[in-house]
Amino acid sequence: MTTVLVVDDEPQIVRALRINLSARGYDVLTAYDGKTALRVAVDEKPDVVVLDLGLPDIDGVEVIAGLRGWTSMPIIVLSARTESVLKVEALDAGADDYVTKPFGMDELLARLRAAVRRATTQTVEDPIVTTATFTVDLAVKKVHRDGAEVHLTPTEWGLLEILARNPGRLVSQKQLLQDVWGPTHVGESQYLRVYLAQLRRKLEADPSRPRHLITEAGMGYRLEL
Amino acid sequence: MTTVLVVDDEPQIVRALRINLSARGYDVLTAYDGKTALRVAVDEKPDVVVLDLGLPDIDGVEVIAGLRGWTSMPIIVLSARTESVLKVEALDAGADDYVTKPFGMDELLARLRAAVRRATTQTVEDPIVTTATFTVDLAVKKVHRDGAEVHLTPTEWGLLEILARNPGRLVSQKQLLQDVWGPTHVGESQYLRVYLAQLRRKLEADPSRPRHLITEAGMGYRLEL
DNA sequence: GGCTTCCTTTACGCGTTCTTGATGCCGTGC
DNA sequence: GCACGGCATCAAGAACGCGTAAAGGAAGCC
Repeated sequence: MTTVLVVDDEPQIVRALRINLSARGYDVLTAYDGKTALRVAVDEKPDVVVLDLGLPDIDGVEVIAGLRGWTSMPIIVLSARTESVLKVEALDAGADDYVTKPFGMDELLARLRAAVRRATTQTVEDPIVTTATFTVDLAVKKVHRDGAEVHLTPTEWGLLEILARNPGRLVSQKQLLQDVWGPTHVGESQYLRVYLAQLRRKLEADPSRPRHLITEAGMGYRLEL
Repeated sequence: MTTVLVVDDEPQIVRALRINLSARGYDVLTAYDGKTALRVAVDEKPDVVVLDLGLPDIDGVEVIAGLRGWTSMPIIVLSARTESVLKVEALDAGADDYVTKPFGMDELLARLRAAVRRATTQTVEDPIVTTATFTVDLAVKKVHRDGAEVHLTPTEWGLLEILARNPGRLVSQKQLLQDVWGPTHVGESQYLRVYLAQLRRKLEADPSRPRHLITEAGMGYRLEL
């Protein structure tokens, strides 16, 4: 059975979700603030979290960070229409999907099913990402170029791993900084420039004209295959 | 069968809509004031609401707020030409579209169909939005036109993303400004003109006669598919 | 202790992007 | 017909973000 943790401070929303989810065979846990949510998540290990961003005690984004510190369980964010900046932050922080309040129950259920499906099938994924110039083996944490292994420092690997786990996708500076250097270093985009330059020097055929480690000015970076 | 709730205090308009909608196979509910409308909406859960802004008892915008508190059903606003401030407020409050009185029945029916279609297909959530001229991939943050990738600046992408996440739907200037430039820049509609012009130059076949990035004077913008 | 490796930090040049003001157009209302 | 508000377009300076190099410093290893 699938267990869902619902985190929201509005009782009527929690009630509505509990009724609908129970009726569809989910186990439902609830929490009305961030601290409780984090504790329940640790104790009960739900399969998926539905999280309202506007909590009374902790910022919703921090709750996501707190969860992402030890788990990759899917997180679906609920947010009001006007908080779109927050939504971006939430996704950067590691949320899987978001639903704008007010939401249709059908939509939420569909996204819930999709999130659970993704989480359960993800393990099968191919752990080797290949480009025309180099290959990244995510399972063994090794990079090869022209048959030879390329030595990367821990930080270099951390960056490349995130990009390789999102092949073709634009990854925001914030997410990269947060995942590699931690939440306190968000804003130090200079780090990214230095390390991307190093990665290019090691991996690109022509580092000054990168074909795979692409910069999207003002937004982030992308691993183009 | 699709159920439509018609809210208007002018009997002849209600009658005309009832006849036309019934003839096309819709179930029609009616209300002549805001309180009744809210009660009927709760009891009958229509699939879409057609709402006149000038009601005898409650302000139309408050009716929208009352609905949006618990449902995301589409709301199409009817309003007289002179109430343009109200119309913008209505969109910001969560209306999906508007039709100016006096209106053609064909136009209303078309918008009704579009609203219902959006509401029912929304759950599938295709991350790629396609028009006749270009495609927007929301997952990887890329735009293609005639097979080639089009480079967008962060601000251009921010605008296009919001429009693409509300395909076919009118997005108010206020919402665009708030989401892209932040709450302090609401009112700087000049930014919108400059950047919409840039987007059109990059994406429209004939930028001076846009087919997809549509201006709704005084209201906002719409991405027409 | 001395060495290497890696991380952090500063500085600078350069291209891109944003902002801002000016101008002309079009539709609406008077 | 005219004034007005909202819109489209253009242009130019300012501000910003990026890449690169290089030096100082911390941590680990022999």
